[in-house]
Amino acid sequence: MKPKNVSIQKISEVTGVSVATVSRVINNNGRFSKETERRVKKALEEYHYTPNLAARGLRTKRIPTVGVIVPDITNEYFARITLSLQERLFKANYSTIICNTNENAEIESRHLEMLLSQQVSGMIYISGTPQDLSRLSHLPSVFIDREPRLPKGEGKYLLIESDHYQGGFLAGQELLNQGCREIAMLKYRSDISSHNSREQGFRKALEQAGRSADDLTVRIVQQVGVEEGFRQTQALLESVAFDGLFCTADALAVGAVYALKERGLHIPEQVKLVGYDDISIAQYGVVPLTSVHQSMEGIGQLGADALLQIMNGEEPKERHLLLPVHLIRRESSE
Amino acid sequence: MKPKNVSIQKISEVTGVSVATVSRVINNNGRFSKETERRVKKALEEYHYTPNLAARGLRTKRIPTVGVIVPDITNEYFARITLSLQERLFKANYSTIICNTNENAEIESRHLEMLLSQQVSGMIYISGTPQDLSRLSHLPSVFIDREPRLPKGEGKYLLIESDHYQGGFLAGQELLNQGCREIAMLKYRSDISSHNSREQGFRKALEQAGRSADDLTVRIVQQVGVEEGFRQTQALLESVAFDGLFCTADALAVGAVYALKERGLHIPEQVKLVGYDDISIAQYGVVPLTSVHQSMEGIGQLGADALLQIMNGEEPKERHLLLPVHLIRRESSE
DNA sequence: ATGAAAGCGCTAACAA
DNA sequence: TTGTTAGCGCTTTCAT
Repeated sequence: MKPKNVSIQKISEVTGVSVATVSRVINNNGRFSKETERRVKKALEEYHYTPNLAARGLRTKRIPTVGVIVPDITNEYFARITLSLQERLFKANYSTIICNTNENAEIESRHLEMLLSQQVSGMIYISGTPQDLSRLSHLPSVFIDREPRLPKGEGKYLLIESDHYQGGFLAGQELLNQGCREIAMLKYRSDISSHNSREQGFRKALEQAGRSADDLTVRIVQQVGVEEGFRQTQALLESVAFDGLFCTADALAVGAVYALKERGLHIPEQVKLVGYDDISIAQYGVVPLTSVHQSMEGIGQLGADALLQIMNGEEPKERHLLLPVHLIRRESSE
Repeated sequence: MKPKNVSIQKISEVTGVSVATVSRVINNNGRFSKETERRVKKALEEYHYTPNLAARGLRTKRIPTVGVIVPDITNEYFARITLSLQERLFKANYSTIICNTNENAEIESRHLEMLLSQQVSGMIYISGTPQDLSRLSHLPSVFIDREPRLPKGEGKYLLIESDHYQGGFLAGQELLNQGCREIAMLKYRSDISSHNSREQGFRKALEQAGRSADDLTVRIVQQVGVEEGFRQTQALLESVAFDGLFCTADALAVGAVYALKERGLHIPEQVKLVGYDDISIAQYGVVPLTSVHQSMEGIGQLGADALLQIMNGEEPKERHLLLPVHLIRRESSE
């Protein structure tokens, strides 16, 4: 039933040349006559030859596949980075195995195991769960958003992230410029460097404006999602009054909008709101959201390029890339 | 530098048993003494043995990997189906190679080539570009949303889709029930069965209500996106007047909202709007959208289960699954 | 219960 | 320019 795949062997038979020569033609290395080349190529075509990457990989210890670990492909931010990565890598003839961890360390670990078993030749970690990654210390790796825990100095890896500190700073400035007095913040988890930096930058802005650090109420949330943003903003409203709110992710800000509305608070008249990421919901949501824009495509491209570079054995110029961000001002803050 | 992966060979050496036995222990087949088992397992652990799937696959002609072809992972509808698929398959110990085609037949073709080279043991096509797929006629495959073009009767494949006809019908009923007189429609491409069925169902509803089929203005759009929906609705407004609009995708409907607003038309008082898919933008957008809800998780799970079944050589009970849909009524139509 | 050995499809010496 | 051959890591007869 299943017409077994034609192998190099078969091609060798029908053309009368050795498998080695066939291989040479396929890989276009070594030398061979125009005539053989023609014959072999014709047979390749005719018999629908498809190289067996497993076999090739076994031999060369290199398969043109990279693994991508991502917490939530359903989140537009990650989806767009991932897409951009995959497009770039595909152009360089690499396949991409995308693994969704749902922020779960055990799942992540199993995914990693699998990728290692597949002998992938590189890895991209998009904001992976902080954990010991020594297992991949010898694999070309690119980390996005979060610093890995790797044995010092070991491994060829690289960190790419937006300038979250600056992003937080811009968000802070905006709320202050718009005249907010009492400021609160919804922040995703406390163990994630990107969100921490946003907080730091935000605080810096307050500080520069002469506000005391104690004045800022920060509420930590454990999930990024509209529902969560809604609930946590409700909780925030119970405990403090504020006229400015910074959410470290847009989805949270959207939830906040509903909580504020429910409370009868007008945006931006009574409360001004700034989100982060500038995904489409920020633009098209109930209240157009002021947000810190990150270039997801930029991150993806840089990430892919960097990985290709280290997989090629080149030394990357920079071990740590920081991409600029900017604030998009919309209705929610002005 | 790169600590070469320990192989079964290495384990054989350090334990003093043959590679065959090590293999047996790993795969827990054949017989071996408790004692050897213990020794081998200990060594496996100690040396961080990671099986080489390429080698195994070469031998067994089966690798635990499936390919997924998807047009746009950035679209929440596809992202959620894909995620659900990947979770289910992962539980069954399969990895997933996700390939984004951007609705481009050539890219799709290259992806397919790659997946075939990788010797994947199954394929999932989410709404792939209509094209000749005979190359994978012998590979266990599941198609979602669109009927493949395969040589008749050949291949073990299966089609899973929502009941788009019914969805279109519900949308039509809703607009009629809400009293719309002049109805228009924005439809994604004319060569895609799922969107065609939506139109058919929609027309059926109009017909049942005694409307003439000629009364419906349908505008075809070539892309799903807010921008596109905006532009095409503008164009629609130029040519006809309507008080009811059905968009075959939510993103288009969101665009429509802006075009209508710009024109000074109120939703739902002057124009009622129904979208399709019920993705989160429908819920959280400027105007909460009435939309036809599809169970993306359901599709994903059924798809994964079906594929696992055929990969196991079982005959699926049904070759064509039709999932129920329902209408979620929100502000845009009432 | 265990070992020896063949072979999956391919590439890379090494020969010719 | 081309062929022969070893071997990548693994599973699977076939012996023992």
